[in-house]
Amino acid sequence: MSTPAPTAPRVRFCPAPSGWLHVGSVRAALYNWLHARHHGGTFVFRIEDTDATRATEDSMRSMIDALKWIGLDWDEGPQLEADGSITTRGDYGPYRQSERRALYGAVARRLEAAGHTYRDHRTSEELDQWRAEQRTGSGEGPPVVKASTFEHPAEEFERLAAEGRPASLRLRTPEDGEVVVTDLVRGVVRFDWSAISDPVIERSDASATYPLANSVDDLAQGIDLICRGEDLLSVTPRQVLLHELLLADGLLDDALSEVGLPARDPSFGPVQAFAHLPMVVGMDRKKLSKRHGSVAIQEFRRQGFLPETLRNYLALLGWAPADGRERLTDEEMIAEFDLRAVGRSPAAFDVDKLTAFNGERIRELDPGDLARRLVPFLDGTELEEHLLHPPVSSEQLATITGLVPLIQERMQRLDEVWTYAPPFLSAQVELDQASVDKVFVKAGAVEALEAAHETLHHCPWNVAAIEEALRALPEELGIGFGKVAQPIRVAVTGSSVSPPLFESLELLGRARSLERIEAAIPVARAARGDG
RNA sequence: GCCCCCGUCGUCCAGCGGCCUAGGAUCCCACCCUUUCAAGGUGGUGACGCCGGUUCGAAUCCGGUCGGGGGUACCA
Repeated sequence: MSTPAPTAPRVRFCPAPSGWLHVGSVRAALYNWLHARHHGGTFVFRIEDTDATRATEDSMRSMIDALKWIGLDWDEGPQLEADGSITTRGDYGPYRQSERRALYGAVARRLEAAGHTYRDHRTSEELDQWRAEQRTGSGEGPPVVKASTFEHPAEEFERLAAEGRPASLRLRTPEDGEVVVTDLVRGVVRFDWSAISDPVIERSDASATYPLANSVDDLAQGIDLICRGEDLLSVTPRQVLLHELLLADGLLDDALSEVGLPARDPSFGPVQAFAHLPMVVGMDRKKLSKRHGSVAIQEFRRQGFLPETLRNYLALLGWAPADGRERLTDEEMIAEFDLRAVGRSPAAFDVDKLTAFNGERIRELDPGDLARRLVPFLDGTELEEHLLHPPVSSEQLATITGLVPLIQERMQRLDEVWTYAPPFLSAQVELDQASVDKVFVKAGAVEALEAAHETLHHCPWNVAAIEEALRALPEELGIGFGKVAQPIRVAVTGSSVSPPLFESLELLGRARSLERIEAAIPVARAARGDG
């Protein structure tokens, strides 16, 4: 990566490490990446594992691996090395929130000392009950937490504290007035403070919550454009407030130096802009979830979708270049991407369209490249079921390479190699019963197999010669070519659906072809009923 | 309930007051090609949620209405 220009944007992608990278998150990551690359900026990858109990090392590794697979390279953040170890790149780390707890604490203490917060001794049960009352109407109004009504009176506070009851820390938000959020995709959005609750910024166990940790890190790491899903739009006002507080009087800078974390670069300013992306929804218009099928990027990988297809398709979920083209290379997307051109309405994830895109991209692949990409789907790397064992022999690779021209234009996903490859990679064919019942019972099937066995015995073994030999058969037998080709197809590939016949025979080799045709003759007789 | 967002073919996008009898992609259908399946080619079905207003003229601007979504956590 070249050195970023002074005005180059710093953007970030900061998922919670669940282990599964949701396609909606990937879309957000992609837009950040495109924006960074378009402007020659910096793309930061941060892991938001404030809830450290749920964030295992494995889930983190899985996230990093998935992001790497999808092809979005990041400039700062954790890196997964070839040997499996996790290292870090970037000057403003750590990039895992679990390693920045001291910072959040230092910030919280300063916020508290400055009077921007108050303690809440209520238990979650009490809060739930209060909210339920507010909602059902027996309370005073909507369930909005404000210091004016929520802060414990001095006496009560002392009593609860004396009881040793733990307390969370809430941020005071203005009682009224308006906050204006300027958003690159939504324009100006106005909120009334009176409808916004005072958020808990520190749990009663003193750990930081998302609003605090996220705001602190965005500023500490010089993020100047926050681009994320629309589900976080309503949470923006309190973040804007926190940003102001953090920057005022060098509060954040002091905290940073207190805990010995890297100081903010002099060029780091406030967050300049927000961009809230429309949701990615299912075909039923509901937030995309497991109910809709695959949602984890890792699953798409296993199904044989190409990372470049996903990048292209996901980019189109809410955005299109000025001329409306759909098939785009990374270079084209980077050159033309513009957050201001992002649409505002939710986009439904359409697997059919993704699949069509994927088929097209597979067809564009260099055959050798496709062969290499197919190997992990056959040797147990991507799929549990496998035909080959890890050190794939050069002979096996040659077969796969020979197979590619026969199957490339009929695949939409890499895992479909399973519908074509087995007959070519195994010694035996398994005859598909439905195909046998459909094809072998037809008049002339046995004769066609016998004649084919005879003629293929002598002809030179190349596509042209094989075709010439077999093309002579229909006239000889007095039937159509289809009646000749289908039985042979079933005999050698096991199925009535296969790659082109002559090419298949050539790839299979004379010995295996003759062997399979010969073995099929009795089966055909039996199917016909004169076994 | 309250707050916020959104509303063009089934789906993704184009459309920024006249070029729109609304265009492309995907899906679906038909035909062509064809040794199966594909691929490819050609053609077709299919949408401006609704009501008012502004205007000579509205998918495009405004208001309302209806519908959908998100949030309303000591999750992120």
